[in-house]
Amino acid sequence: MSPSNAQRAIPRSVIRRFPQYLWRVQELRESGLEWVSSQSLADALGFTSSTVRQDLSHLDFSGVAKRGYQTAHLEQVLSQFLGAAKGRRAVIVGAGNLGRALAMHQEFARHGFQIVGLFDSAPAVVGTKVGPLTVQPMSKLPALVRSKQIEIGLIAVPPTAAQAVADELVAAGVRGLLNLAPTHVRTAKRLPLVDARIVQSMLELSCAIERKSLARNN
Amino acid sequence: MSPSNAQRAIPRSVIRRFPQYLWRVQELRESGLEWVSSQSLADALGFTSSTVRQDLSHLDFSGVAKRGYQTAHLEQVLSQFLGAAKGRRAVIVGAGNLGRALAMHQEFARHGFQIVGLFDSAPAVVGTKVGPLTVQPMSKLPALVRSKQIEIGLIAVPPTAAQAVADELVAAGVRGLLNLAPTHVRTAKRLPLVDARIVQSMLELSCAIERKSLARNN
DNA sequence: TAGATTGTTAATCGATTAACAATC
DNA sequence: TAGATTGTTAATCGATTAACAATC
Repeated sequence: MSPSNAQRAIPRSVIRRFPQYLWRVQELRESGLEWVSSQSLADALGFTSSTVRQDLSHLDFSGVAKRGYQTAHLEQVLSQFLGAAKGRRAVIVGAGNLGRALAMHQEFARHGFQIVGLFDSAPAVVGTKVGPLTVQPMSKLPALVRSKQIEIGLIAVPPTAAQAVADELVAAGVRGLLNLAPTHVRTAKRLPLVDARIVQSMLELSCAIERKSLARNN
Repeated sequence: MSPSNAQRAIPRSVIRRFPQYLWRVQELRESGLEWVSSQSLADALGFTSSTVRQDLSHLDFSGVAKRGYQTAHLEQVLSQFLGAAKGRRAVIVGAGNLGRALAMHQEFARHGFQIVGLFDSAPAVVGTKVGPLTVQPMSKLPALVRSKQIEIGLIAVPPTAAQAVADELVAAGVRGLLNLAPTHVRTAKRLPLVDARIVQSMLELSCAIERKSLARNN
């Protein structure tokens, strides 16, 4: 018995596009469209139709020749594959501007994530309210992760503290890390880690602008 | 006369690593190290030394055999190449949680970006204070972009509004866009656009966790 | 000098795109 | 049926890694 498609290794490049398919297909389904073609998805997202078909062929799911993909079905398959349908619980470490904003960020809840704790090591901010949450001291982290079965830790501290915070989160028992600090973080145990660095993106953009204006002046 | 290295097309994959080199080399220079090898940079950032040498060879800059790269010099070259040394000005559109947090985000100033305006279309938030800034109505956007020569527009609105905001920013005259909304945005004129999507990264992480636990149960 | 490390070429690896038979 | 669109194979393109001569 050969393994199903969904069990094979899927390139990371493909997985990174899945959220975009999911969002688009949600939009379409909500606006009443039942079917969508690879070409239409490609146009909306800036890919080629070939890429779309390749990507979706990794899922346990098939389109229909001449009609395309069923929006509701594709939405359900993608959502399940990404683990977005699960209501995953997360904590944020770092109650600075970014950490507090993420704690209130509507988009998380809308895509199946629940922020259930906000931690900081500075006594000055511990105890302050951020929306429905109260900032807790780091000493309370392990107990909360255990009792509420937290799966994800968000690192929203300054770069110098990021590695130590990552270690604490891993020790506490989270199963994956989202690093928002502009620094490289290592995890033992090959725990999944994804970097989401806003300032890095700003620099990439700055570079593109710079090079474009240099090119214009030549 | 052949064009200098810096004028050739540099792969985007390489450019995306430059900010990480910059940060690492800044750290090292600040802690007093004068030289760093490709191997040491690779270890710190999770690359191979081969990748590091390839990447840095795109810059107008050389290392020295047996010693490596001079931290202060590399920092200066990278910083200039990325346009980080310029104090670029940016505006944020969207004064929700994320927009307000970014307006106060220390890391921007630390890397050469200056947030000089915060805009929102909702009358209820216009006029409120966010740190040193006051939220302005969208009608004031074009004048500010022109008078202060704003180069970068940050899109921090809900996905449904993102394309319209992008169009307004482009019309106002910014030279690049950073999109934080979970949706695909198109720009006319091939204006540089970089996506920085936090929720997308969360889904990627969620997927990795999901697949790891599936693999464990097989 | 001997040994370490760069810069660069060539080889490998992976991702994207093109093409087209299968099919609804 | 004829035509549109999928799924998949093969070709292309690009990025990473390995290897090694040059060099300090």
